[in-house]
Amino acid sequence: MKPETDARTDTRKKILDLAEVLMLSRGFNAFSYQHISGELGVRNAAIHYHFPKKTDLGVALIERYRRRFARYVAAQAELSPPLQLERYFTLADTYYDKQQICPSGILSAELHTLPPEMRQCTASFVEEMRAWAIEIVRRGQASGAMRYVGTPEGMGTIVFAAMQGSLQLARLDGSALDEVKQQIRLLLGMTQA
Amino acid sequence: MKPETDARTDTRKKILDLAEVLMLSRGFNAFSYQHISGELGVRNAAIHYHFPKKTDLGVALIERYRRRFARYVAAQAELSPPLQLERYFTLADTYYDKQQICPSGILSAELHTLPPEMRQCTASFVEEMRAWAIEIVRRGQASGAMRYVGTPEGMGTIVFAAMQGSLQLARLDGSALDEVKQQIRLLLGMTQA
DNA sequence: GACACCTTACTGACCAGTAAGTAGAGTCGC
DNA sequence: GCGACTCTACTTACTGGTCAGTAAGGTGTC
Repeated sequence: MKPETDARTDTRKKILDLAEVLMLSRGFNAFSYQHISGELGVRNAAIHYHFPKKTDLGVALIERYRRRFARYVAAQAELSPPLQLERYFTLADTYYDKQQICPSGILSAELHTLPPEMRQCTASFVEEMRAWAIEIVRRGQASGAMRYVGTPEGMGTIVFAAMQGSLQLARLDGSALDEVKQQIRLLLGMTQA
Repeated sequence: MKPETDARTDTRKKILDLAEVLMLSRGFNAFSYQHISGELGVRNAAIHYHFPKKTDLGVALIERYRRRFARYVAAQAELSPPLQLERYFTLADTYYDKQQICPSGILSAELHTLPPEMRQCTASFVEEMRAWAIEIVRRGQASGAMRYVGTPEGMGTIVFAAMQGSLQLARLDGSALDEVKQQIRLLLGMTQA
């Protein structure tokens, strides 16, 4: 065992986990180090030890998201495009159940108030997610499992944008998310309407 | 002339106008009375005179939006559905040019940090916008100018969600908005692809 | 004794909100 | 046609709370 490494990793990870929940439900600007330290049973300065500036915490949060997302994409690379899309839908349901929105949604909404370092990696993160959505519908079209008008770029982008938007709308009207998911299936020719 | 009424209306309106710009670019939580009073050349307490609590300002902002939206809808009720949709696209372009996002986007993203009174009228506002999007595609389908799979509810909701999402994404990648607009036209059968 | 991982104790900035006072313009009695 | 009153639309001056961030010290482990 490596207790000191474990302790470091442990507290650091707990901070990130709590910050993530807070960011996805309240936004980056609307949570403070107090929210985290209070929940964690440590002092405010303990958070500053691991993440000197709040910007550092924000960047770490996004970078962790990017790594997680890359693993997520790689892990189900061999799945069929329609199945990948359904997994994406399930992920959105998970956010909805926790009354959260997706990271790209909150980050792009708050963009103008974020420190430059965070804007930078947000841009990379969002670009990766959009590229992934495009790739799904491109492969879906190539395999014949999906049929739609327009380009994979157009269709992938609208799927991504609609999912981000509907997750936000679902906070006000729970039916929005299901409605959009079903409509996407129809637009991709994945069901017999 | 009624000078006293003019003065009242004038400052009050200027406050609302500035608050609107600030909310659509930074979010409701990320602007302060200082931002407004500084720009306006008055003291902080002057804003509090017109809007005692920030919540009052927020509610007034949303209610004004609802009235404006109702007029907007009424004013172009006789236009053809495809033309109404194009007007909607133009409106989105206006937001994009100003580096803003749509009110429903910022309000639903920040929802959990908003005072209850604001959540209430946000819900009404978003419901009205969504209903309007549904109505456009419903009438478009009925007139034969739009053809699509699924229900008007599904299609209207996805159009609304996708526009909201793409306006946010467009802050990071300017092509997202145009891509989504074009894809919506295709999905509604409004162009010959 | 060096280092990781905290603590206590603090600073200065900003925030919404309030209380009390004031300038000016309109109104009314006379 | 002039003083007294009133109301609107502010001002100055302040409070208490929250915020990110820092400095210096302590404690346990290798």
